Amino acid sequence: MNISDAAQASGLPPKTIRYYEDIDLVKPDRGANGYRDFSDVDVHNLTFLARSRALGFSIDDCRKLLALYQDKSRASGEVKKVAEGHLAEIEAKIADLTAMRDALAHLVHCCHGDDRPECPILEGLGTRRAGQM
Amino acid sequence: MNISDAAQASGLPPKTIRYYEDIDLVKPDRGANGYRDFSDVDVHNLTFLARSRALGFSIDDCRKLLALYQDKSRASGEVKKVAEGHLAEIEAKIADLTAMRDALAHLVHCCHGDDRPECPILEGLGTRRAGQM
DNA sequence: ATAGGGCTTCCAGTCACTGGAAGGTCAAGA
DNA sequence: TCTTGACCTTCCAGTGACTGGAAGCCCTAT
Repeated sequence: MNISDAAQASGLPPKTIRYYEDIDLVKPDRGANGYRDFSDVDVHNLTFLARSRALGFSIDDCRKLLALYQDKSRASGEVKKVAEGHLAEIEAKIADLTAMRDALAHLVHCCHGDDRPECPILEGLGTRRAGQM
Repeated sequence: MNISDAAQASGLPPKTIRYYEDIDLVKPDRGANGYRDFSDVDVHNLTFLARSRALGFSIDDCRKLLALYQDKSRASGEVKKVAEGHLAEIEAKIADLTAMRDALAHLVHCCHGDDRPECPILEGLGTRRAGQM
């Protein structure tokens, strides 16, 4: 299977697949013409990677997860540890963004947004307060 | 004022302040010895930048906001437009992360996480389903 | 005089791609 | 058979917003 078919099947762009080969996440065969030749297993692994990335796992985590995926004698506790760590990061990011959103929404709410120069948003940015930041 | 004092006062690391000068966000004077010499206005602008960044505005947005901040005849509508655009981005990011969290939390919840190899997390990543992704 | 800390510049690295250039390969149609 | 256009290849550079580190100048205190 050529790269564009593998891309189609996995949902990853060809560029990304080449990059993943570059960093040794996948190792497709090569045809006599030098073209990459993806097996079903390769495509399956790419799909696994696509989904892991879609859940926000770092490439490093993906590497670990893929190794665990291929190790039929893994301990599921290992997997859960990686996933829980990532889950905590996501929760933290959501908390950060929510605080940002609240502060910003407050500023936006206070600004009438017309042709006059008075602007609580700029005042808030220039003089503290307006939430905790 | 030397750079480390400006850093102290603004809350930005010296490296970041140099970077901001590099990309023309601030233009501190120079002393005879070549050292940067930050005026109160410079420090004030750096503080403005630190707060804008803390609210997640991109450097590009910060540049616009800083220009509006310095333009005493701006229309507050301009500012509000930038802020609302950014607010929408934050909301979108929160929505993405929340969907990720829910899908991942579901997988984590299903995994007993012990020494056995059976792992719903890996199965979920390998075979679709498990939320929508 | 020297030791230390702070200042300067410049280069490289981060993360995970992404765009683009230059060139080889393949299948279909004239 | 030739050509066209869509593939494929590699390699290099750029993204955003810093950050680390090296090499070297400057200032103050002892």
